[in-house]
Amino acid sequence: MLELRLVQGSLLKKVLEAIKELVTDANFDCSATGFSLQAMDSSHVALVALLLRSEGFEHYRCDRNLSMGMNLNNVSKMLKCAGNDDIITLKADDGSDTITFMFESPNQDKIADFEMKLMDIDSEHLGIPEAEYHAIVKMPSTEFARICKDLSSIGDTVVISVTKEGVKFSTRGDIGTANIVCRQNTTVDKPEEATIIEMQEPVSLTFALRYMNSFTKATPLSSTVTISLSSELPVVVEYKIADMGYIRYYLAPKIEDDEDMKPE
Amino acid sequence: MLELRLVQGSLLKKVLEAIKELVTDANFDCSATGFSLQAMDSSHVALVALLLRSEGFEHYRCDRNLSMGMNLNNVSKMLKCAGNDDIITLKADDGSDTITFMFESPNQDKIADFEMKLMDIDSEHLGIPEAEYHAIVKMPSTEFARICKDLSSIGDTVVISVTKEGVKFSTRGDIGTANIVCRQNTTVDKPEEATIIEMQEPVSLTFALRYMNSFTKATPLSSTVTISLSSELPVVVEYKIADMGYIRYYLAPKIEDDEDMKPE
DNA sequence: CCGGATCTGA
DNA sequence: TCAGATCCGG
Repeated sequence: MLELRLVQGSLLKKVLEAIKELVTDANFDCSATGFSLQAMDSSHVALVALLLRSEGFEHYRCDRNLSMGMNLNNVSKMLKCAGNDDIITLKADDGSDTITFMFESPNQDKIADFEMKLMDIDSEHLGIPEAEYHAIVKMPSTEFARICKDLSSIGDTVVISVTKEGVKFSTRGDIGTANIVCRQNTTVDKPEEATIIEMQEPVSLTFALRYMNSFTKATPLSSTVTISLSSELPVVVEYKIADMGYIRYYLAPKIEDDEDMKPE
Repeated sequence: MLELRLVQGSLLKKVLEAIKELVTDANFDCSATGFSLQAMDSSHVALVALLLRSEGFEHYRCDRNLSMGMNLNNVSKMLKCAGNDDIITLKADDGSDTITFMFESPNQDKIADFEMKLMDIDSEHLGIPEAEYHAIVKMPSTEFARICKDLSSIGDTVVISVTKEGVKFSTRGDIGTANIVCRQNTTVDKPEEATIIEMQEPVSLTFALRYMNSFTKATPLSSTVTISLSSELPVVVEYKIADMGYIRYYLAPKIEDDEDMKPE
């Protein structure tokens, strides 16, 4: 028996918007710890990891570990039927091959339940080792999204270079080149507007902007984003989900770090 | 060495939106006087002339005259990467075949530079003679834009007729005819809402609405537009750019002035 | 001036 | 059906 009640239902709606562009089918894993997902994108290049801790739910009951395969587009369709301030409850009976989404309007006038068939999905749950990162950049999530969007109108890849002074996003394309430098800045009105750089050593890595732009679909979940970089390691782009957990995206750097090595 | 600093960067963004639909490639000319452009549209029917006087820039340095050929779509792409309240600086070294756009966010936290290759463009710089016009109509730019848009859903050409009483915009198409008369009106709350007609003699000329609608892309640059008409002369549609200059569009009238002579 | 929502074109 | 542009509200 599974029963998860989430008062802030809009959060689950945003989570699905943040994942579904990247992943079509995935297993949601439910345990006493929380509600989580780990999946590769359809081209097996990027990885997304979601955690919603049990403490973040108003009510959390999970009698035994469950792995529930779902088509994320279908989940998203169901969740679009929930109002932004609806309370969402997920229910599944043990051994059932369906999951039920229940939506309660704030004034309890409307109660909807949507039942969806589960599917069998080969899960390839990778252990993600905790790593030490050469540089960790924390910045406003909207600013990061804007930069990725802007750069993708010039080129296909972004070089992210971190020094003590700031973080530089660069690209190069047919029509020219672009460099955007964000300086470390902690003297802001609100903490979520700060750009903070924790750096052990300088790092410069290249990534496909296409994936970065998919990651920024999580922007509505958090006002800040954390980008963790190490040579030879996948970058981690993390959006914290208040009081509940996080959504993390992993993407391996392109080998051809050197701009001059670009073909064409 | 060229270095132009424009605090109100959004102005340059608007200028490009106002030109790029009409002109794909053009030379920007830079001299001590200012930053200017003159180009025919791609079908060589309309002419657009831009002037941004040097005094309008916060910093203006132009050591020697430069003519810089650019693809306006690419320029527009770059400028879209600037925030609306960014400070924009254009830089070019003498003899360089590139131009650099620099964008500074208001708080200086984000500094971006975009480098673009220049191109060689045959410039056909026409001297535009100052002319006396039979009629000059000044009206709110939004109203003119609305009229052109509305009429183009009925017909392909507009007849602009000016008398002392007002200006009439007429069209005719398969589904019917339309006439919009704007009366001279100076008794308004704000001067930019006035419709003012200076007329030496009545005039009635026909123009292709397709071009008129392109001209109205400059509407965000000015709250008023000035339309100068003379028989046998191209109309001038001018949008003043506050403190800096103007953007002017020239379009020859259609010969078949007479509505009844329309073919089809 | 920015963010959200809506509407429309591809 | 999705992404872009525009309009409106904070």
